[in-house]
Amino acid sequence: MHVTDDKNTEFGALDHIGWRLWQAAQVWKIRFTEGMLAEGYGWYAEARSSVVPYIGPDGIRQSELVRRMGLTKQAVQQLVDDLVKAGIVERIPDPDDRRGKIVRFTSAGIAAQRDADKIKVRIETEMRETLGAEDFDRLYALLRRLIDADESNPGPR
Amino acid sequence: MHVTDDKNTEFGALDHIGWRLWQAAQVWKIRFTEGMLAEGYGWYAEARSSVVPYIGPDGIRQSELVRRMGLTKQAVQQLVDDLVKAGIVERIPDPDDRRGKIVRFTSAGIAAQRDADKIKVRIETEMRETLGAEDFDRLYALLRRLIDADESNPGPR
DNA sequence: TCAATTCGTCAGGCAGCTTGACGATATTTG
DNA sequence: CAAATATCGTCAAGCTGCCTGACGAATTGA
Repeated sequence: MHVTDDKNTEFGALDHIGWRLWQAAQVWKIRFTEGMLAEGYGWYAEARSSVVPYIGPDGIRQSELVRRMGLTKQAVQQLVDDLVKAGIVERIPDPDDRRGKIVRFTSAGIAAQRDADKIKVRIETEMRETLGAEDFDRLYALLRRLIDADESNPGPR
Repeated sequence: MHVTDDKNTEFGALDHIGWRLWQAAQVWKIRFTEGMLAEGYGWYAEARSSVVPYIGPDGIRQSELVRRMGLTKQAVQQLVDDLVKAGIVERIPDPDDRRGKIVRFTSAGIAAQRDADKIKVRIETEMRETLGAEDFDRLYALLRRLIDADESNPGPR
């Protein structure tokens, strides 16, 4: 599928830039999940973990989560419900808007987040060794350019 | 999260190699889906489309699909069922093994595949223009290296 | 030859989203 | 200021995409 390939006419070839991007993303994801599992964070393999990266140190309004994650408010509701049950986050009233709730980490959640960050750094270090520092930085920058060049991306729902 | 960043200590930072890989893969996927939609292949947005890339011009054994896709045979069964209903593929008996079925494209499926390939080439061309030919080839090669360096990846179920 | 394995199929279940409807609060408008 | 409208979170129900379990038919191995 690669336009510079000889086999450009090959039927439904399973190698092209999209496939490689997807596979590389999978490699990262699998390693991260394994890492979290090894640290005893089994829940991180499940859907509710998708909320976690969006919660900063000061917490986040639930409606803001909805906007950034691109899910319905009901889906976010359920994900946050699960995290609350698991003791990772808690909902507190928004002092500025009595309709709203702020979702923020519990102390257990903060600990999990720190461990997650360590694993991310470890994976990045491994990949940096695999490619060499120079090539890793190239890859990192090229991905950014590809993402930024996309018009449809930057606007959350 | 990028280990060379100044803000390496930032809490749960939402930018690291895994995030960029995922985002870039998303950019590709969204463009491809939009492209197929514009060509009238709405069904390609659904799960059953995940089977399609694995079906070559000669068809493929259903059990082989199971191995390569990493899903259960029941899941593959359902996906193929949907494609059969949609008239994209058909199941014919495997002449070499009377237990088996070969999944192959109908003429409608072949047409869809050709159109899909055109869109893939178009997206790749766009990305090549975005990055410049040289950098695109670098990215393409770097992704390959990252994927191949992964041990857990190459073995299908 | 007959036990174990593989292949496709039918049935049922669960997770992760969806749409719909609703009370409580905020915001906009006449 | 009052009333209409929009937003926020919640409850309920449904759909899709995968899963596990069980089975008959065909193949393979001892």
